Amino acid sequence: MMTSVDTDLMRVLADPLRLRIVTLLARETLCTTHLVAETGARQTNLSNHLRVLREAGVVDTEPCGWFTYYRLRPECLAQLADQFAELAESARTAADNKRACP
Amino acid sequence: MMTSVDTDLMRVLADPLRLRIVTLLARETLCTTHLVAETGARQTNLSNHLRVLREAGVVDTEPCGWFTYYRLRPECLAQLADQFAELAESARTAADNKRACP
DNA sequence: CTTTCACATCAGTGGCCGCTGATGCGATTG
DNA sequence: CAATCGCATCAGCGGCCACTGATGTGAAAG
Repeated sequence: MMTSVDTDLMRVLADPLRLRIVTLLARETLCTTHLVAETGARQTNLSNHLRVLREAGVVDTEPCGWFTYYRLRPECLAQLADQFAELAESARTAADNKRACP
Repeated sequence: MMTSVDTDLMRVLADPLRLRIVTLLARETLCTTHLVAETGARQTNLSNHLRVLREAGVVDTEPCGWFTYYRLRPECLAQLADQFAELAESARTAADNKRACP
């Protein structure tokens, strides 16, 4: 079956800062303060990006006193990985499958 | 090892029309005329997107008389799939790995 | 209640990028 | 040669989006 890749999810992950956030969260669960320190970006900027990631289902939030922890959702990335793997596998057999010139 | 995902490649693939092209090329090798017919986009538009895909190493070109065939490069997508799979796997162990509140 | 903190939301702005029409280039045909 | 075809390139324009500062919200502490 050919489940094409989700464009919206790709657009979400195609941003440098968002991908940076995702990479950081892949190592450990962090709160915004940590991300500000790690990336050097402004708090407002990060908050906006985290909102995008949250709405796209890439991250989950967990309030903890004053802080809010952000946790990465592995299923989301795993699904994307599977779709690209499937696409790559399909491409291997498509190489010799030329459609005739019109 | 943690090889982070290539942002530039992501940006290239995050465009709806380009992803459409990639999906089509994953099934069979096509030339621009075919892609114009399949997508309904203008030739100029497609040519621009194909240029981006070519420069990003996503596709290869093969001249054939008047036509130019576009072939998908599986390694490119496979590498992306691996990186996301690695990220997802790392995220699974990172869920319980909270950094302390500052 | 007031203060202080982390974080979210909002409107404004600047820059990037996708789309377009016009045009150029190389290959093929007669 | 000239005509025709597929495709690439270019400048211009318009819309989207990332970033910002100001401000709002809710929780914890005194």
